Amino acid sequence: MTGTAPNEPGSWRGSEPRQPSLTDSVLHLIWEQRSISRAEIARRAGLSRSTVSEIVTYLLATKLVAETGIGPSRGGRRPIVLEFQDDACVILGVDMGATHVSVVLTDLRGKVLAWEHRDHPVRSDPEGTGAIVVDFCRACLTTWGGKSRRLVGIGVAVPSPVDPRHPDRLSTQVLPAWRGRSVLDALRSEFAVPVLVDNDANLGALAEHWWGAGRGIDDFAFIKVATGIGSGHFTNGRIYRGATGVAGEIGHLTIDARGEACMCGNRGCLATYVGTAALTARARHLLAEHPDSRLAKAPVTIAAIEDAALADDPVAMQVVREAAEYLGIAVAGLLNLMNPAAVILGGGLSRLGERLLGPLRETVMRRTFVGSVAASQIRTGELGPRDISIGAATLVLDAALTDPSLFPTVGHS
Amino acid sequence: MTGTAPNEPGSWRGSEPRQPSLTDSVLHLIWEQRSISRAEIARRAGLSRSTVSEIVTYLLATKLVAETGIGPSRGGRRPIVLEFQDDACVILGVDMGATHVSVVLTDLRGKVLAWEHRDHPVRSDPEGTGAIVVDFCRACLTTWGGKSRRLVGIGVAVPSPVDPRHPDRLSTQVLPAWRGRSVLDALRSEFAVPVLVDNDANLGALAEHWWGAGRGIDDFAFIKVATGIGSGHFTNGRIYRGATGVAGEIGHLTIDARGEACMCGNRGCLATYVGTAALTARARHLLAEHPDSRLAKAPVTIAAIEDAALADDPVAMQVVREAAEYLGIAVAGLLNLMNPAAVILGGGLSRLGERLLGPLRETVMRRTFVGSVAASQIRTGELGPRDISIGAATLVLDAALTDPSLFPTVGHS
DNA sequence: GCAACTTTGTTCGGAGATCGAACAAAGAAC
DNA sequence: GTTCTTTGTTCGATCTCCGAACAAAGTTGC
Repeated sequence: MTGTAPNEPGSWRGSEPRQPSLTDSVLHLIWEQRSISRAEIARRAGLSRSTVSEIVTYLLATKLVAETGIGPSRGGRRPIVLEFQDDACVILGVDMGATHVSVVLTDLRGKVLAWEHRDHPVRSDPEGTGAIVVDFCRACLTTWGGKSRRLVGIGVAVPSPVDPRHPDRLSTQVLPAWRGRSVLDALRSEFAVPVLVDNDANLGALAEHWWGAGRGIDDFAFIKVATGIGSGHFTNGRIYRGATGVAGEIGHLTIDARGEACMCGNRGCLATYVGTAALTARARHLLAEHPDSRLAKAPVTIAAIEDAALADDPVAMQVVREAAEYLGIAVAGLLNLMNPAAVILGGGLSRLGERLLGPLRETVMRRTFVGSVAASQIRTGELGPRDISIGAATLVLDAALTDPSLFPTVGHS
Repeated sequence: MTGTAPNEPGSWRGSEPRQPSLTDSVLHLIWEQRSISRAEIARRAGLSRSTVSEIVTYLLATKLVAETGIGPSRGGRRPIVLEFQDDACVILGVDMGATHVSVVLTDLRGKVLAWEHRDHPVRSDPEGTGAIVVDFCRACLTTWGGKSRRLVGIGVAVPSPVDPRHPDRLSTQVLPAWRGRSVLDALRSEFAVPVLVDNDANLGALAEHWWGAGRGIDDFAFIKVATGIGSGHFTNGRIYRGATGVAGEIGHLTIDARGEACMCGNRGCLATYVGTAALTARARHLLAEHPDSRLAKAPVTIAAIEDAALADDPVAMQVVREAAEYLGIAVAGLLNLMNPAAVILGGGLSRLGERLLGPLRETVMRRTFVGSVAASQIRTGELGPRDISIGAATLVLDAALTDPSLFPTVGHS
């Protein structure tokens, strides 16, 4: 979003004491390698040792990088080891789901330092949600105990499309009660740091790309199966938002043109088969014929279905298999259309692991053009229920590593 | 593909007498504006007049740009008008369709200077196809009559996915007879110029982006409805190829999970409803009940159906309406998933214009999440049957404007 | 018609970024 | 130990691009 334009050296001069163009790539490299010498940076970045030396001198002053020792010799003088200081700063990540709020505080390596979570009717209560979010942010900072000076920024995940051109304006189609309200401004004025927003599925994809199952993969999709179904897409190593930020509505892909009507206006959408409502309804229907199932012993919630499936309950497993079949049809369409290198599943249902992936892969393999190749790359996410909030924090980290002037340590002693 | 890496000045030194980084952006600007003064370039590109002056001096030497007169005053000295020389060089564009070969010769503005076309069983006859392609290329150059020294390169469109990492290796899944054979090498050795390849639908999208209905639109899809159905996608102003170059198989998007089996292994693919074979079969079926239709008077080909529909024949129009309905389901899925700003239709069926677009828009509107907004942006292409071959030539133009050293005039007198 | 201001395009010196060569420090290899 | 490597720094040299100054050519107002 911010990104330094290549032909605008003026935007740096004055605000930054050192090199514009290469500082960020060197910082990125140190971050990636965790521990690396100047000479090694020169080799990897294709720079001269003299240039690297100059840039590193600057980075040491920002405290984001430190000399931490002497490395092994490669046949000559032993190198000074530089290490990225993961704990130099912290970032807040806010996940406003449809029915919950979570906030994490992470370091610069995505490590969770504090976590707050509560179920809350976010959709219908903007006021209350705003208060909870600010509270949780304060609570996380308190738990951590460090100086809030070292907060880089706040990332916010919202369960609605976000138009890149007006990131503060939430979709009134998905969240009518939120019209005109902004949690973002409250956060900005309370903490006086940059606040960045994006769609929750996009941020799930971002989190998996940086820390999870999407590492090193530049083109992949993240599908979040929860209350609804949404997807976030990485193309060319970056979040793909589409023309108006509403890319990724995989939940409304047609599965059966003559299927049931969906709230979106279409018929036979994936969401009508695999959403929480559809799965619980299907389970109840099946229970009529199988009253002996362990599922019958308690209210049929989506969590209960997941738990029962993990215990290999036949009814729950049938629900899951059917869901995987429908999901597979949509994933097959996704593969044919966008050709991602991987599809990563998140959301509650991904807890089921191979119980879900097995039948899913089978369906996809049967239904894709170049089936076998692509099907091996369907996996679950690795970050669990905090994936979205971690992704929100990562949004800020990404921006700051690209434009180091965002780090609060830069320019302060 | 080639693209000059920003931090590699060494790659230019020696080969090029002038500025690396900015030369191409200035050349691009002059190309876009057609006619522009040095001072105006400085303003638009955010450069100083001195820098622009230096770069223009170099560009004048390449003969790609010329001073063509004096422009109107803006309150001071009148500017010298610079114009891009569209006819400085030529480019060959080859379209190898499933059942035809066409070759165009264009200038640097996409103007067609010569055209050759013949139906041919490309899939099954690589040898013959190769000979025809080389023949057509020679014929186009002869018709044009200029010096072949001024040929920049040859773009080739193939009816199969192209892996960006191995562009010369055609998919053996789609074109088994082509295993190991390469028209590309023949072209390279015959004409001694760069030969670039891409998928036909991608190049249709490229052509529409540069010259047609996709001008100024950075995120859109081009759908080619011909023997089969394929799509090419622009994201962030560039062709999107996916992880392995097979993005855009919209023809195998599921329309009905319980539909007929398709050759790809899936059931109820769009291709089973809207391909040439499906449409002619459907027309024949309807003719049994309407023997009086004008369609019954000749063999039922796809061209005959199109012609009849253009004459408002009821049977043909019913076939078209049904096709639009199916196509609409797939397009709705495409919109939900990728959120393009426009969908552009190419291929034979696009001849029908509003007869196809009307029912298509209606279906899409009914079946999308953010329907009304997106639906207005469904149009037909503007380039007609030569779109793909023009796109192939444009692939070379694009590369050369990005890296001007590809122009043969650069470095020659 | 003329003075004052504008715009264009060129020239030239300078600032900044980056490199290469040279060097000292520190270690490896024989 | 002597010789060869590698590391990190310093110091000019080079390249790119900008800004200031200037001449040429116009416009505007009186």
